[in-house]
Amino acid sequence: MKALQDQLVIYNSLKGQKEPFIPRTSGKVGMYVCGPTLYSEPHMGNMRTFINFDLIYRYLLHLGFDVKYVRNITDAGHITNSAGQEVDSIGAAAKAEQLQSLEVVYKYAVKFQELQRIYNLLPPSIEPTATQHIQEQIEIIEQIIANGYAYQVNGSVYFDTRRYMQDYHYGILSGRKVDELENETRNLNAQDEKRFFADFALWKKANPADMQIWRSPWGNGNPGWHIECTAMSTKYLGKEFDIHGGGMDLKFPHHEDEIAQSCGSFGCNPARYWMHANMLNVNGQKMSKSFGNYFLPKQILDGTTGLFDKAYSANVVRFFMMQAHYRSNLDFTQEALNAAEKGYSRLVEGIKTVQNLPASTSSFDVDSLIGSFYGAMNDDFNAPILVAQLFDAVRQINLIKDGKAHISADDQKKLQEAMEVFVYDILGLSPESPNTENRLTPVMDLVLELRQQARTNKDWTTSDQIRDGLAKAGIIVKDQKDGATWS
RNA sequence: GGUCUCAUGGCCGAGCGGUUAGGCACCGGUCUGCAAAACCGUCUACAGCGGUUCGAAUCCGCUUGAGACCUCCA
Repeated sequence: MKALQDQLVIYNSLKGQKEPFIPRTSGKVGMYVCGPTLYSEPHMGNMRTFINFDLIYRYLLHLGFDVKYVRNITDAGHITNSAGQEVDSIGAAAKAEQLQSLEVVYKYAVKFQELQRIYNLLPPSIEPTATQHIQEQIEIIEQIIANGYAYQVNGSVYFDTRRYMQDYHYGILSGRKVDELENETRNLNAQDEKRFFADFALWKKANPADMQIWRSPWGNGNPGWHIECTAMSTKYLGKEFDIHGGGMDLKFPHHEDEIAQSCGSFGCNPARYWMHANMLNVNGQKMSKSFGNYFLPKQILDGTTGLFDKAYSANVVRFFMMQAHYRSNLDFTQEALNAAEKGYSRLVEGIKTVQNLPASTSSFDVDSLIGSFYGAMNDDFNAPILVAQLFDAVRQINLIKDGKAHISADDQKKLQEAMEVFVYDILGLSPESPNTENRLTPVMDLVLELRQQARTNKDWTTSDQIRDGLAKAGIIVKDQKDGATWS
C-alpha cells in the first residue's frame, strides 16, 4: 500500500494545481473539514460536500493511511452580514422555533447524524463543536493580539488586516487583492469599529438579545465566525496538518481568514493541502437556502422534493454524485437521476454475476483493469473515471457469462474482491436491498409457480392475467432463463 | 461594478496536445409464446470566430452565454 500511497496526487487549491501528496508524517494524515452550521437541516447541496469528503476519507483509509479526520459542528451562530451587522443565525432560528439555541443545535445535530447513516458516511474521528472550545478560541485571539495582528474596540476584537499584510500574504488562497477589494466591496457602511474595511471580527461584544454569551478578557461576547475552525483544527491536529477541506463557497473569506489567523498566531499556514468541493446545482444554479432552490436529503428519499416525480434511494443519489468529480459542478436533474438508478443497478448486478463465473483462462488483463481503478482514484480522487472503469469490468463480466470472454479462477477472485472493495468500501455504496416484506415472499413464490404452470400449459391468458394483475399492484415480473423473479 | 471559473453528442458527465471515457435515452440484435427485464452492439460531440502547432475539445486572443465569489452559505 505504501507504493500506492506514493502515487496519490491531490489538487491543491492553495497552488491551483495537482501535486503529489506527501503527508507531514509518512503514513499518517490529519484532515480537517468545515462541517455544517446547525441552524437548520442540512440540504442536499450541503450533503454533497460531506459525501465527497467521505469518499476522500475512505480512499485514504483504503490506501492504508492512518487518518485523523476532524469535522466540526458550528453551534455558535455569530456571523456578519453584508451590512456588517452581526446576525445570530442560530439564535434567530431558536426564536423562530421558540427553542433555546443549543436546543436548536441538538435537534439538527440528531438529524444530521441520521443523514450520515442514511447516506453511508463514515463517522469522522471527532466532531468537535464551537461552543465546547470557547476557551481555546480566546487563547488564540490573545496570541494574535500579542503578535500585533489584532486590536480591540468597545469589547470587540478585530483582525488587523493591514498590519498582517506587512508580514504575510492576505489573499494567498483566494487570490484576492485587498486594494482591489476595497473599491469592489458593495457595502461599506456599518463598519465604524473597524480600522480597515477588510478587518474581520475575532470576538464580538455581546448584544443583549443574544441567546448565547461567553465571558472573555474583553468582556461578554461571542467568537467570530472564522476563529472556531482555527481553534479546533489546532487542538486536534496541531498547528500544521495535511489537508483542510470544505465547500468551494468557504474559500473566501472563511478559509482565507483561517490562514490569516493561523499565521497571525502561530506563524504558519495550517494546512499544506487545501481542498474545495464544488457545489450542487439545480437548474444550473447553486443550491442554497437563500435562493430557495434547495431540498432536503430526506425529501429525495420520499419523493417529496417537488422537482422529481419519483423517489430515489440514498445509494442512487450517492452513486449519482460519484459520477461527477468533486471539483466539478453537478446538475441535479430527473433524467440524470434515472440514468444513475439504472446504471447503479447494472453495476450491482455485475458484482453479483462475477461471483459465479466459469473458470478458464483470462481473455483480458485483469491486473491492468484493477490497476486502472487505482489510477483513477490516485489522480485527485477521480471517481467518475473509476466508475467508467468499473463499467468496463461489468461489460467483461457479462461477456464471460455469455461465453464470449473468459477468466481464470485466480483472476475471478481478484476482480470480485476489487469490485466489492471499490464499490462498497471506497465509493461507499451498498447492495440495494429488495426491501420487501418477508410475508410477501412465500405468496409471490406461490403466484409465480402458478403462473409458470400456466405457461408450461401454454395457457397465455392466465399467465398474462397474473402478470398484468401484479403490474397493477406495482410488482414487476421478470422472466429469466432460469425462472421468473419479481420486484 | 470587480475578481475568478466554466461552456462537451437528446440528458448527466470524464477529458489537461495525437488512442471511440462512462452511464442513461434512442436505434439494431440476442433471449422470449408475446411483452417486460437482462445482455451485446451502434450512435465519434466538444458555444462562435481567429491564431499557435505536423496535429487542438485540450494552448493563446476576441465574441457570445452561464455560474461562483466579493454578504451567511457545503
